[in-house]
Amino acid sequence: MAGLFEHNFRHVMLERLMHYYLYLQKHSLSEGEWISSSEIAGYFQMDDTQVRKDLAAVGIRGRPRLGYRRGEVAEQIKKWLGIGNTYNAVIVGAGRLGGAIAEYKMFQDYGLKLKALFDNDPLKIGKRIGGYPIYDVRYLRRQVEQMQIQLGIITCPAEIAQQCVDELAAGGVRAIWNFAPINLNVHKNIFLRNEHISIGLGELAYYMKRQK
Amino acid sequence: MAGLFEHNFRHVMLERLMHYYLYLQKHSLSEGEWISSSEIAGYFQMDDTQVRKDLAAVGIRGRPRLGYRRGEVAEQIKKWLGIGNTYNAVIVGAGRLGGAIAEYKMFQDYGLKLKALFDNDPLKIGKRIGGYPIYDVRYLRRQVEQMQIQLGIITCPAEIAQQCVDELAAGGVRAIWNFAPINLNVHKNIFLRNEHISIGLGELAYYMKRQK
DNA sequence: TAGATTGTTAATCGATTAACAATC
DNA sequence: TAGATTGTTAATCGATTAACAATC
Repeated sequence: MAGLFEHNFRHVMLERLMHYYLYLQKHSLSEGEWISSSEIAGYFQMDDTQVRKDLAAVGIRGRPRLGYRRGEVAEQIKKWLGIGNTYNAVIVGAGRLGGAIAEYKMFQDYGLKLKALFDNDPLKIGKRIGGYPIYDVRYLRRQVEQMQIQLGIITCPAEIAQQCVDELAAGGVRAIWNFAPINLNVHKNIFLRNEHISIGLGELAYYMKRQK
Repeated sequence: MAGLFEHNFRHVMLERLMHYYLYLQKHSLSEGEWISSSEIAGYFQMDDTQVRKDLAAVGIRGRPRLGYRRGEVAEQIKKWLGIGNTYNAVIVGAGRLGGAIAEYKMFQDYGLKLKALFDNDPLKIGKRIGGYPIYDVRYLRRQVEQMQIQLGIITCPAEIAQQCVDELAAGGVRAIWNFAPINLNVHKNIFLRNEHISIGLGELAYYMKRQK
């Protein structure tokens, strides 16, 4: 199995590592220097062997009797995930969703440097959201090339999403982060991550039905 | 393993079923009456046995030589997921993200009936977004009770998310759909679905680093 | 009929968990 | 030292895939 349903080892492990990282960020300074695998596992209601395996995979060594150094764990995960590295991004679609994403403060922490938004609405073009300029989507490809954009974030209507993605790809992006409710086709050397809200709706419908 | 990392059978299967459903919705009328498991599998680059198992689990029977009836597959998945059923929802946080969600047209199709948004900003309270009223978050619990809300959608800042969730729970919601970047605690008979954007950021960072 | 596709059992594969020696 | 926790191997579990008889 491949393609859309990548619940593979790598994907799931990255997710776990991110959660450990966020956990340590939040509960780091107040507590002591050491943290055990069972403490992390307890927080997430998971098996402690799993935590040790994940940490070992990232190259973190613990000490029997004590556990792992909090700072080292956070630092090493950060390094391994590449969270320190920066890359340029643009948002295609300056609607509410695009604006919401543009305002996310977390981006800087994860190396994402937003450069601009794009839209086809003359009323929006030339204005700013969260300090970032809104450009005409007609010049998307050229601007992507010039600004050396590596990531394109899709928040435009589904109907025009594919053609925007094609422009982004032609402009040289290496990854697409898709928030439009549509399956996009990209060349296989471009990384595509979908945030399909309708999948969430399906799951919610299912649980709503079950709950008495 | 439980809790946050539910990549269990049910969860993954629901996701697959939703994708089949969306696929059929989109490619249904133009094509013929019958569709084979290998056709669906081909589209998603997955194994055809998997498709047959999923459809069998939902109670759909195919016919050798022909395949499955398109309409029957869509109808049965819809029924099994409970997509026809309606339930009431509110959005807590009338910012850009809350507004973006309020404007999603798809909601009606999935039975989600949005009743209102809530905020603590006096400038927003009393106004409307996408036709839905914005109420004072101070009356969240009471309104949730009165309007018989079953789902609370969290789009407020992470700092106040937990207390909003507690109010929603006290008001009687049965599920929380969380878009705030924080781990929420809910009683275990309330269904919680997270859309953690920071997990996506971590994965993007990882792939950005790897790609040459 | 011949052939294509389902439905289902069996085999494989890989992830999760258990067990336990090593170690500080 | 005694005891707690890591690191790792082995066992289990379950999901995915292969095989193939049933069937229209």
